[in-house]
Amino acid sequence: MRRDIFQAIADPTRRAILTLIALQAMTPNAIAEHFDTSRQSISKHLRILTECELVKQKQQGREIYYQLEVKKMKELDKWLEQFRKIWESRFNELDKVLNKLKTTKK
Amino acid sequence: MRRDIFQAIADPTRRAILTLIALQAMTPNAIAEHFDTSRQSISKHLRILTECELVKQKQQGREIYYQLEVKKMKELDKWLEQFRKIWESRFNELDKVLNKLKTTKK
DNA sequence: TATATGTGCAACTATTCGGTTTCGCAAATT
DNA sequence: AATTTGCGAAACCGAATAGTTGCACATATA
Repeated sequence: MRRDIFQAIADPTRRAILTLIALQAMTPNAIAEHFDTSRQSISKHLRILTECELVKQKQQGREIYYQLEVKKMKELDKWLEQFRKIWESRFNELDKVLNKLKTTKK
Repeated sequence: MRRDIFQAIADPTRRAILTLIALQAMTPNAIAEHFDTSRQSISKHLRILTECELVKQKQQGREIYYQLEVKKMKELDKWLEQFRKIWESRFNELDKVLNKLKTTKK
């Protein structure tokens, strides 16, 4: 059972859950109300998100609040960094071209 | 057949391919040499990456060079932005606490 | 204590996914 | 012209995935 953030965010429902609870923690039932699927399937998604630590639980009586774990999101950001370097350098290339055009105009 | 960047980068082999060709375009055969799998399976991965435009082809005789399409990577960055806002604001919260501690010390 | 509520878990199913094998085709090489 | 090389596409297979249904269990509420 592969369980990493990349596989976790591959599912559109899970991405929507993450967005939903980003600003405030919510219970499974409350989350399920926002979707056209059963509470159990949401529960399954939450388990997957919990397993890869994108989300953490906070028990409160018999209710369980799920909240975003931003820390793990940073891993995704970290992976993106290698490509960000590239698109930034390509932007610089464009910058050079523009500068060249400017100086040629003079 | 769902085919978006999130599903595309969910597979570790595809992520490795992206990293591999990030700096220079490569042919399927050259790419396959870096992996413990058949050329055909790499070809399949490349098709998926091409379909969601994370990669583009450049025919050169009978060889096809695959190169990274940075533009699509930015979509991922864009999706991350909503969470980046959160972790930046939480960092600021921590900042406030640290400042408070500092002033209390005095 | 009996019932309702909030939740997770296991079993089952249809679908998707990643890999292999086989094939076809066009461009290079002999 | 015959062969080799580089490649994609289709058929097939086992494993994984997302969903449903049914159940168990603990915490609230009557």
